[in-house]
Amino acid sequence: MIEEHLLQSSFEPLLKQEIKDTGYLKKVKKGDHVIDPGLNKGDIPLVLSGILKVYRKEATGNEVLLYYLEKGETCAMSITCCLEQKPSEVKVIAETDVEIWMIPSVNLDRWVSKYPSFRRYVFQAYQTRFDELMQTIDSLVFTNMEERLMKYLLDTKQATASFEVVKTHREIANELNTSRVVVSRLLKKLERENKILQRRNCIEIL
DNA sequence: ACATTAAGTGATT
DNA sequence: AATCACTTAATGT
Repeated sequence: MIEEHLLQSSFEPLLKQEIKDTGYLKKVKKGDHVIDPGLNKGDIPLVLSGILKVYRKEATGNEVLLYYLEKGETCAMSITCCLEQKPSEVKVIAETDVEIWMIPSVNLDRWVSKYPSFRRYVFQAYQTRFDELMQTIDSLVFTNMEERLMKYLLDTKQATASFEVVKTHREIANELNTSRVVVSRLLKKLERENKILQRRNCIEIL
């Protein structure tokens, strides 16, 4: 199961062997927490199947959805946390049932210096997230809810490989850390612009 | 039929 | 964009 994923990767044979030998499979049910803010037990997740949601959690309890993690991806946040031995500032929850290959963080330092392919993998994970975060910041600075909503819908579509987003306005509002009323209004607007189609508990992206 | 939950809307800050 | 107050629509029991 981990084998087939490693086959598709560009990792060196030796690294593939190490990942196989030192990692372990973790199955997580939909809705379960994978990583919580605060103490970090220190293993790096590599997503084999399913979708994970990564949240930024603020001290006062507010939280915002940062991005989704899909098959083949890893959490850039938890990698730094492990390298720096810092507690994580993010919360990771399973959006669907998920299978993860957990890689003990003890190996990270060595792998990054020993294997060019691993180094590239880590940097690329960062690059991707960094670009994402830049976009998010743009929207935040200009308090552009509509942009964030649209991006959220498209991200969800991408992650679930479906044109149907099966969520209530309330749930969406929580993920974007805004109020339900605002989400309702904006969705109504998007519907009038024929960008989406609404049914109860479900939004179809056109 | 009634209660509950989701979604729509005007007015106000 | 957020909050309040209220309405309407859809669903569950």
